[in-house]
Amino acid sequence: MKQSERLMPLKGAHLFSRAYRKGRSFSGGCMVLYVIPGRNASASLLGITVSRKRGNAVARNRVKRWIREAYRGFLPVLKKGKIIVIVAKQPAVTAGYAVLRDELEELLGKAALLDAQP
RNA sequence: ACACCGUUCCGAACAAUCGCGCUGCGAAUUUAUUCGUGUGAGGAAAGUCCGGGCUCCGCAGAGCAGGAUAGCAGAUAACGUCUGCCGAAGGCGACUUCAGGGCCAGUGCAACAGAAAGAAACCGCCGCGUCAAGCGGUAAGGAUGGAAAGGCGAGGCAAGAGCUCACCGGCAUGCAGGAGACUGCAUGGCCAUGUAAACCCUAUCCGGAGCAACACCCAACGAAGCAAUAGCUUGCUCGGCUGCUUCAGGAGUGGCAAAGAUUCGCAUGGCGACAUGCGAACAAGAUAGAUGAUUGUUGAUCACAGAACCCGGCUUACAGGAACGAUCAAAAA
RNA sequence: GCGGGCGUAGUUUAGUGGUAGAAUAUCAGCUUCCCAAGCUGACUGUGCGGGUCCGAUUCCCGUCGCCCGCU
Repeated sequence: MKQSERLMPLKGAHLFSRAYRKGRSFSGGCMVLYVIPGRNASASLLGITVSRKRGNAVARNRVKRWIREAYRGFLPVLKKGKIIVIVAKQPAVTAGYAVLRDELEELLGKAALLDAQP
């Protein structure tokens, strides 16, 4: 598998805070999307934030898995070289996978991160 | 049967496709990755309430202070845990619950009410006196209170009172039983309340910090302040140690993942917790943090909930289900 | 993950085991031509669940929530 098709996690608190400060944001009902240009042009990095106020450890992990799974589905058509941070909002805990996937598609479209189908 | 009590266990299952963490083995090559195979959260992983292992500071040596525990005996690495027994309370019962040592070592507190709260005369009763007042005796009765001078009955007395006696309760002494808590019996003077989850006393235990501990490697090898009248070592004192503190810089590896107070089975010892012996089994080890998506079938719309150095407990949360043992009542015998 | 601290009126806070107090806010009245200020009065309570005690904000235990520090 090529590097561009793997899910690259975002590391480092400074990158998160830069995304919050300088990134362009797109908000939906269940999540908020932040985007800034990244250093690595061959892949995009994904960071997911779920606050402790959203629920216990099990609920937070479930939301992160749903978002990661939905993001993985869009990897082949995603633009490279971006840093993307997704912050989950309270409705995401009870929304379910299908709702989150549809909303992620809408937000990625708004942010112009989707390439045309090859 | 229903119900109730105790102990133990499970806590959605299976298959297919795509995807994720780790790693033993095999293969491939671009020597770092890929492919195949294997494996991948809990009974509470939680709260962090106790106890240990482990690590460092140090040599914790002495005294004081402080903290914890509290029937007895045992189990254990240790414990505030567990087991058995004793006592008290609850239940028809199986059984359950209990911080369950000491206020005749001392000190304190007991608001309001009440005459009086650790020692007592307001009303009443009796005697003297008498127009009345007053003086003395008295805790049986009234009233207050959570608690009122051991309880209750009889004798006794001017009226009364453990003043005397029977029974019950409590205390002390003696004897007997028991490993002990304690139990039983006898005798004694009749015995001044409650509160130690108030201070305290008695007995036992406790050096401090915690894997963000700590070790190694790379980079840096700086700046400022204090400096024996200082700093560290536990709160203090003695004693001990020798630089100390702050700022800047701060990447990675180990610790840390398969093996130990482990789990299961059998045997022996013990009422039991548990111990000993033999045999077998055991790869979660992440580091922004791995278990998800889709489809099908079955019960059913699926509880509480996610490892972060590791164990033993406790406590709290929890849809529902299973096994074994025991109890009461009815019926039958 | 580890170590500490705190929960009292709507808000900010007092409170040796004995009726829980103050400021402010809110409401009503007085004052004023009206408003503000001032004066008077009312209203509102110990995070939750047990235990000890005659009696608990206080003492003890367990929970829930919030805050702080340590790479």
